[in-house]
Amino acid sequence: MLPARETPSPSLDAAAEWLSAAAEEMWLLGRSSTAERVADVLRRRIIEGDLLPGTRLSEGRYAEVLRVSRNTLREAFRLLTHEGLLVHELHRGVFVAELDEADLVDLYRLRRTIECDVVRSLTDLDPTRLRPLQDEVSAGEAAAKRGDWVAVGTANMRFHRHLVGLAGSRRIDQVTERLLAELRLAFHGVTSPQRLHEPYVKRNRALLELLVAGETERAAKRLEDYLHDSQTELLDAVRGSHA
Amino acid sequence: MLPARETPSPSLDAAAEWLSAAAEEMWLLGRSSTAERVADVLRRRIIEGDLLPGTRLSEGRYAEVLRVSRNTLREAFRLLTHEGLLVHELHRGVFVAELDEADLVDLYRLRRTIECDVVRSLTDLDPTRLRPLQDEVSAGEAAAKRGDWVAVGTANMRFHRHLVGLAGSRRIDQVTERLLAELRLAFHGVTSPQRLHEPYVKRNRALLELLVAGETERAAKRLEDYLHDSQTELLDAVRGSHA
DNA sequence: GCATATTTGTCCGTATGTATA
DNA sequence: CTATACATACGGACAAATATG
Repeated sequence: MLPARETPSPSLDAAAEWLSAAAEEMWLLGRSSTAERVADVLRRRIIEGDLLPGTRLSEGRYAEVLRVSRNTLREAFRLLTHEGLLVHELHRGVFVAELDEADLVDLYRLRRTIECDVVRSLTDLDPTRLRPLQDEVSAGEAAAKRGDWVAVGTANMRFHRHLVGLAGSRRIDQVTERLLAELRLAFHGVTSPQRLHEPYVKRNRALLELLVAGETERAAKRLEDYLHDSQTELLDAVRGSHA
Repeated sequence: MLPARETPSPSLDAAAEWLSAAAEEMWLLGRSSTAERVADVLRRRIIEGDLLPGTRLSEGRYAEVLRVSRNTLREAFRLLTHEGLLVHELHRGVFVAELDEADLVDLYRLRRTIECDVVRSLTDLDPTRLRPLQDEVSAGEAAAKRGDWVAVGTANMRFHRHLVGLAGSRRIDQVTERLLAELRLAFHGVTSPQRLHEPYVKRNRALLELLVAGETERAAKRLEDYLHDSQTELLDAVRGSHA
């Protein structure tokens, strides 16, 4: 994990806009604790790229804009830190996490392990349960047709989330959720989302057809290659955007 | 996850003893934040069985005994809740987690996925790196010889931790750490730790020898059976202790 | 290298809402 | 149903560490 040295933060002022909106949204929704709701708001904004990696989140300012006490905000920070979306540096504050190449390799390593194993376990699967996957593949194809590559990326994410969901394991879902959230961190700042996401519209469709046919072993092998390719292309993309 | 209805808590008063000891230990050690240190102390005590599943942890009392503010304690609670060792019920407080049978099945599912995949990946392994595994196997054998079954269980845990550590993946280590901590929760209250742990002294040795011989595929298969057996025996054990 | 301003880390007191005897 | 206990959340305070000039 990179140390997050400086604060780019042109976004801090820009952030104030959606934050005040989010602050109201927060109070309307939700029956959970305030800290959880604050964490939800921040998580979404980080995932959607409103808060870029490396940005520092000042306790004072954010407590003020979100209209919660610093203590409550700190609890939310802890949650997100534990999820890997924020990094906490003692006496310096919290920053949106920046993933280096080693992180990406590590992340894909665990992702391959889990996703491929889930696919291999899908023998005797009720085809009805593939419905959500069908929908996401279609959504991805539609988004690609209109050139909305961010939407393609989102559909792709959701495809994989539903895929591992077929295992019916709470802990696997949780770990995957975290991995995908971290992954989105790496997507922001990539110059060409098209190059990154477009190839996988077709590959998701192919994977899905293997699952429909019940060819779990071939699907698993295919998925392994898929994820290897995805990793190398993402590494290329982030290398490109740094240069 | 079971809802943790009542508070057995004969341990709350008994807890006060080691807690005050832990409070001092806490201030001596550590350069991290207070919340982290509090979490460390509580985590260890939960894992070592001083705080049994279902026990309620009162904010007021624990803040007093550990001599930290309730805010700091709450931050520690959030961390442990996120790790699955505590469960948080809104407006009721936090309790040491109780795992039901579905949790154990779920837990072993992910555990098999990760450990077997790590073993399969250990081709071209420098045999030197198996040294820590050797040590834990020996420690387990020694503990078995003197009938210390808790120590056998501990050595067993450490064996598996070192095993997945060979993958060199931070995220895999983290997930495994969490899984093993949750697993220990289930061990407490089992009537016969011997029946639970003894069989795996030999099986760890056998597994290790396959790894030394570089037979990763056979080792992975063997480990899969191993973990299946471990799961069923643990389920039997907890069923036995509930009846 | 030093002095100052800012921010984090931690604690306390308190008010409100929720659950339980 | 009332009363009590407790969790939740807030705001203010101060020390300690860090960043800034």
